[in-house]
Amino acid sequence: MKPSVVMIEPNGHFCSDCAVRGAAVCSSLDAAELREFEHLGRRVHFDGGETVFSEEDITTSFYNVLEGVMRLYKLLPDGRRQIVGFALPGDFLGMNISGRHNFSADAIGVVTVCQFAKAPFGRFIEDRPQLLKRINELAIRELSQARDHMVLLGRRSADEKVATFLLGWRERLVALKGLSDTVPLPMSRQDIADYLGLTIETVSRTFTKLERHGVIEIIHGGISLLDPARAEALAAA
Amino acid sequence: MKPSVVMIEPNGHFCSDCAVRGAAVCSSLDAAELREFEHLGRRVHFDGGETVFSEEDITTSFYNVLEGVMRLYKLLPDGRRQIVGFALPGDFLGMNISGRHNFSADAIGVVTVCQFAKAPFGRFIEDRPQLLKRINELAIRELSQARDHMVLLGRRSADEKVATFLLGWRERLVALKGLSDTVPLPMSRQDIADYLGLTIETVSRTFTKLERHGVIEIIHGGISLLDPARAEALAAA
DNA sequence: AAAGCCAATTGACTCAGATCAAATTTGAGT
DNA sequence: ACTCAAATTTGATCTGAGTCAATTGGCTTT
Repeated sequence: MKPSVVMIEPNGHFCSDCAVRGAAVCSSLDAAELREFEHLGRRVHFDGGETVFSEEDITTSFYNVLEGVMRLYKLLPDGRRQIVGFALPGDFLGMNISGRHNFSADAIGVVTVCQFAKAPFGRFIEDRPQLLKRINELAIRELSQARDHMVLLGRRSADEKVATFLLGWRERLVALKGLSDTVPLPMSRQDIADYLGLTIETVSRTFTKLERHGVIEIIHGGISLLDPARAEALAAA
Repeated sequence: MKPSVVMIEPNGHFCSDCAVRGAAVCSSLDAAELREFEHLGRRVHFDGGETVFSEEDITTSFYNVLEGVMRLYKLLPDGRRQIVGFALPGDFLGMNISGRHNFSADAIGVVTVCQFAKAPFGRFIEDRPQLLKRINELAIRELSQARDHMVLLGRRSADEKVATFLLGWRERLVALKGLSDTVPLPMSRQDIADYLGLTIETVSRTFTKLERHGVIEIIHGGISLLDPARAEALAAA
């Protein structure tokens, strides 16, 4: 949204003490490779609402999310928006065939990424099939998630969509931060609506309904999952 | 659907005279590699309606479509179906992380595939980063298409969905067989509905409406695109 | 603490697309 | 050509989610 004011940490970044080391692309590299890799990426910070890249932009960098949440979305000419995913720490962004990012990415709250210039990264990958394999794995995993989301968008009711989203989001946070029934939702209701192919009003009403039925409690900045079993039942339908 | 009666050509297959050579995964291999590759795959035929693999199946093979059209779909427990894509010659199927196909694949009409057992294919790929790179490209291209389809499913009207589908399908056939305003539609109306997140009735009505407005003509086994420009306008909206 | 602002909720009403129900067309088998 | 089953089209009606319009609630600013 607003002009990107980016702070670049001049040098104080080390893969060895990186939060996502092990989960991200770099998990495929050994200690020696990692030391070389370190020089390719630089940590960059974004504030909430800032756009990291836009769909029509020529791809000049790849990004490894280290911290925070991003919304990934596409816009129709008339302004309708579809959020195609939320990126969390460990996610790798920027791979494409066309030479352009085919979706836009905004920071939701403060975000730190590890940014790689395209050309050097491409050269580095050239003689490291392990890294390519890792990137391929990430792409295939995302493809599978994308297909699941198509099912949700095309064939599920509003109630099912919201329940499925809450469970899926919780699942991702569990994998990242461990189990908790308190589920922070850093994205807005509008973001959730645009992710689920609904309107903001329908999302709000569905949240209220789930709360009335004792499935969730709406808390500040998120929800508390009171009855996971019932939520699962709603999601499966 | 019906039990799979599969005919395996004992030996008469050569990559060098393969229809999709150049477009498919094998385009990344040189002549020598191709000769070795030849022994890994075997051509298998399926009749219309036969299931090539199911979503819950453990993946034991990869498939390279040589001829015909397949529907790729996921089912909800209650039987609702979402078609996540149609596979055409040159498409490569079976890559996944979970060890299972995460969607099912049926032949629509007669289909020929080049089938590779998972383990030997995996071994072959191991020392051929070019092939891995090619597979990665295909995955990334599919991911981009999947995101486009999410936009369609989540944010487009029935009219836009149908117009977008017809143009996109034509585009794929053009790339495969050259330009023509006659667009064969081997899949049923139900397939189209399940691909677009609509009902069969809505698809049928929309076809009729497009014909009334002179945008298309409904012909046997397909449509004729009378007014591509108007179709584009409807699709963009 | 009052004012202003934006996000979220709630309510009333509408409508695009679903559902239910026949026709009608198509195709395969005899 | 004739029969039966399946696919498609068409019509009538219904409804889940959208639209439009206030309110409410939380923050920030003054």
